Amino acid sequence: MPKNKKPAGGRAAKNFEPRYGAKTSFQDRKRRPGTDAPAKPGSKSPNHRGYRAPEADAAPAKARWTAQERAGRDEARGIRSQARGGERFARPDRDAGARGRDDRDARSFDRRDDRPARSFDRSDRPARGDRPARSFDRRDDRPARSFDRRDDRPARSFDRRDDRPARSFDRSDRPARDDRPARSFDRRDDRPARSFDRRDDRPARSFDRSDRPARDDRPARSFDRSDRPPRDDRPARSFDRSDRPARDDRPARSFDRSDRPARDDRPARSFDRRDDRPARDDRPARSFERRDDRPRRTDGPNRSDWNASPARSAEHEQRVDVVHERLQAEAVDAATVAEASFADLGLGDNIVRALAGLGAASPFPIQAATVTPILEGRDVLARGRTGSGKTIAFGAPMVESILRAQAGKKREFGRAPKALILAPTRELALQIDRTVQVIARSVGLFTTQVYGGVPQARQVGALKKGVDIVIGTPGRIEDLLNQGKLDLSDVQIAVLDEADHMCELGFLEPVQRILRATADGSQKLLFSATLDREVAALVDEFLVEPAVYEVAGEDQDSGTIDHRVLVIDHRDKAEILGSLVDRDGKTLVFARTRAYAEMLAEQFDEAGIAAVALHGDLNQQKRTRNLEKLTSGRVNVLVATDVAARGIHVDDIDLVIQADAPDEYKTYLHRSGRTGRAGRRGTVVTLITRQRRRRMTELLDRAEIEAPFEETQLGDDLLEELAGRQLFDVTS
DNA sequence: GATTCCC
Repeated sequence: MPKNKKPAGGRAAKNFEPRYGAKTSFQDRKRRPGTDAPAKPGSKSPNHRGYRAPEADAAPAKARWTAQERAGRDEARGIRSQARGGERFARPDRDAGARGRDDRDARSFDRRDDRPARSFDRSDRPARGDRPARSFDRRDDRPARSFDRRDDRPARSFDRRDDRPARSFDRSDRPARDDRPARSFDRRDDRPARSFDRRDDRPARSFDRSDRPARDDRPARSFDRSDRPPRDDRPARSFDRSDRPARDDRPARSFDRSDRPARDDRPARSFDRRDDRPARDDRPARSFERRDDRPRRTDGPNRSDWNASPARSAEHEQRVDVVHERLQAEAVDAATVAEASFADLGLGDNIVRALAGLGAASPFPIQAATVTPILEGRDVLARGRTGSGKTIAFGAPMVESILRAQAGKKREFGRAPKALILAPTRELALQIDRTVQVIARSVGLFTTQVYGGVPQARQVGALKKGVDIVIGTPGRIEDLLNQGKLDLSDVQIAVLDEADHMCELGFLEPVQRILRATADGSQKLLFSATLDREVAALVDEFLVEPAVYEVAGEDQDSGTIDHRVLVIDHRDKAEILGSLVDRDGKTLVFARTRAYAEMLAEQFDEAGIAAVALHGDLNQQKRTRNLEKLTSGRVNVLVATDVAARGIHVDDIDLVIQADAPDEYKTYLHRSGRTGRAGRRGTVVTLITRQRRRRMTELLDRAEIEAPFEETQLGDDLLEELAGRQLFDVTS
C-alpha cells in the first residue's frame, strides 16, 4: 500500500535499465552490444535437433560481459548513456571522463552538421524503453530555432565536460573533482568539516529576507490553509521588509504562553496523552477570540474542499474540522514579537555569532516568533517557506535548548542524540545540515546526517562516537533504528520540516514510528511553507497545545514572480522547451516523471545547452553533484522531478519552467518558490495543452495566483521574450 | 499514476 513499499530495485531497473539490466540472455540474443556474434540459433543440447557444437570463437554463454562492458553497464545506470543501444556502452558525449573530450567534441559537431535543425529531435535515436514515446515526429519540418542559436553559442556543453568526472564507476574513482567530494555526507567523522555543507551557497539569508512577507496586513490567518491561500510560499514579496511591520501593534505575544504549563509539568505524552488533554471542544476559548472572526473552513463556499480529497467520510471531516478549529484558535502571526535581537530572544553569544556568520544578523519574523516558544519547550507549528528563515527558526533554539539541558554535563562518547530533524528529501536534509551544523558547532555540539543512498558505515560510525543532532530522511533513519544503530530514546526535540509533505501517504507511517521512538514528552516542531490540516494526524498524536505561527505573505500578485501559462500544441513541446532553456540565467525545469526529466536533460544537452537532471533514479552522488552544478553555475539548466520542488535552495534561479503542469496547487507553489528570491525577478512558465486549461485555471485559483494564458506557437516572440528577458531583468 | 523515503 504505501508508496514506499515498492519492490526493491524496481524502479531503477524498470526505468533505466531495460536494455542491459532487465533482459535475460534469451531476450538479448539477437545481437549483443559490443559483439558481432550473430544470434545463436539452435539448441545447446546435443540431444536436440539443431544442436550445434559451440564454435571456438563463439562467445561463451556466460561470459556475456567483459570487465569493460560491465563497466559500461554500470555506467548505463547513470541513465543517460543507455539510450544508444548496442552501439556503445557509454556515450562519449556524456562521458567525457572516460573517453576524452576530443571524441566528444567531434561528435557534437558532427551532429550539428548533419542534423538539420533537429535540435531536439530524438527520432533518430533508438527509442529508449523507459521513455515515454513522445512524438518527435514532426520535427523535421520545423524551423528549429534552437539550431540557429547553437552557432553562436559555442556549445556550452563542452565546457562542462571538464567537471564531469568519469561518470562511470560512479563512486569509486570519482576523482574528487569538483572538489567536492561526495562524501560529504559521510564525512561526519571528521566532522568539523561540514564539508560542502555550509558552503556559501547559502549566502544566506540575505535573500531570505526578501521572502519575508509582510505581515499584518492580513488578518490573523487561521492555521487552516484551507480557507486561505498558501501564500508564504511565494517568494518574494519581499523586499518590502518595510511593510513588515507592525509587529508592535500586536499584542505581542499577548497570548503569552508563559502561563501555560511548562513542558515539564505536562503530562508525559505518550500516546495516551491525548486523553489527558482537554477535549478540544470543551476547551476554554483561549484568549483568542480571534477564532471567531476568522473565517472558518466551513464558512466559505468552495473552500472546504481545498485540501480535501474528494471523498472523505463525514467522520473524518468532522475530526479534521475539530483539529482545525483548535489550531486556528492558537494561531498567531509571527509578527507578534517586537523587534528583538537573537540575544534578546534568549540565544547565547556563540550561537548569535554563528548566526551572524550565516548572514542572520537579526531575526526574521518567523524566527522572532518561534525562538522563544521553542526555548520554553512548547510544541510549535510554523508556516514559513524555505528561505524565510525557517531553518534557523528551529535550528538555533534547538541548539540552545540542547546546550542548556547539557549545561554542566560532559559530552560523553557514544551519547545518544538529543535532537532529530526529519526532511522529505536527501537534498533538503543536506541543506538543513549546512545551516544547523554551523550553529551546533559554534557551541561544540555535533550533527550528523542520516539518509539513504550512501553507505551506512560513516553514519553509523558517527553515531557510535556520539552526536547531538541527527538530520535525515525517514527511510534510513528508520532503517538504522531497526538495526539498533540509532537510539532516539533520548531525543528531546524533534523537528519535521515540510511537515505537511511528511504526512502524505508513504511518509506518514514511518514518520509516526520514528516520532514514537523519541523520548516521551519530547518537544515537536512542525514547519512547512504549506502547513495545512494534513498534519492533523501528527498533531493529534504528538503535539500538546502547540503554538501556531506563520509568516504572513502578501498577495500572490505582489511578488517578484511573473507567472505565465503557455497553451501549446503538444507536438511543439520539446522544441518550445528547448527554446526556453536556451538562455543565460539559471533555469529549473520540472517534469512529472523521472524518465521525462532525464530525457529532457539529455535533449537539452544534445542541443548544446548544458543540462543535468535531478530525480530519484540517479544515485546520490549524481543527485548531489548535479544539484551542485546548478548552484555553482557550471550548468545553467537543471531538469528535476518534484524531488526538487521543496526546499531546494539555489538563490539565483530566474526561470522555473513546468514542462508538466503540477497536479496540486501546493506543488505549484513549492516549485515556483524556487525562483524570485533575493528580490530578483523570477518567472514561472507552465506549459499546458488546450485540454488542460480548465484544470490549470482551477489550480491557479486555489493558489491565488494570476497568470495569463497565452496561446503559443513554436516561433513566437513570446518565447524569446521569456527566455531572453530574464537576462535583462536580472542584470538591470 | 507519479513523486519522495532503508538495503
